Amino acid sequence: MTIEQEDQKRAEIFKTLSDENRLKMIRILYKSQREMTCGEVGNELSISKSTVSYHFKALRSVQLTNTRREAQSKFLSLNLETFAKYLPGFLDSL
Amino acid sequence: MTIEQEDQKRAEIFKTLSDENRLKMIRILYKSQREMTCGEVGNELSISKSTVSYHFKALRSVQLTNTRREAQSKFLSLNLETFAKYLPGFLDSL
DNA sequence: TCAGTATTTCGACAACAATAGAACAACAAA
DNA sequence: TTTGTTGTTCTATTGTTGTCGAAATACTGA
Repeated sequence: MTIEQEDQKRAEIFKTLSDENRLKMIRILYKSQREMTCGEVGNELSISKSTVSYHFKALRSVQLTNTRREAQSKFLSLNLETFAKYLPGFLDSL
Repeated sequence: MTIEQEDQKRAEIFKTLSDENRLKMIRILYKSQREMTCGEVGNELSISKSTVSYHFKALRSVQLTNTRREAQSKFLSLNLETFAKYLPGFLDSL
């Protein structure tokens, strides 16, 4: 991976983290120490479900979260490898 | 500082870091291990000087850099405290 | 198969961000 | 005082982002 590509990836990750609602989602997931459904996380934020889905897609697309389907629900969890690689120490600072 | 305010600050810093040109500026400053003038840093990027100035203002406004005037020039340096507080380990990952 | 629940996609819109060029301000050195 | 250098501000333009509601999709369970 060239430096250019690394910077592009880094910039994407920072962009994804530059929204307060997405930061809140990450904190909720981190503090809960378990998988949570989209609905569960969304209920703690005062935004519409389509907006929640939009943010989840953003987090997923830069590998900050993992998704696992079970029945109608989708379970979310943090992708700790990505945090470790690009943001060492960040989660603990939350 | 409330969690709300902390998140706002964090989001601002991440937004500032979510631009490839600003990431390059930070890397240039970090690798050089010294103060550099705006022009010096700007010369390494293929953007206009007004855009460079715009980015410098952005970095300054979230305390990621310090500025020191000397004659016509302004010297830039990284504000290591801010990096340490919000992005421990980030600079070394560059 | 049908009704119900969970999530995503679409279409629209307002707000914001990155960019360049021109004009401007601050200072230095002839 | 004039000229040159360095950096900032202004104006305009173009592209991107976050948001919602409505419609669509995916799946479950009766």
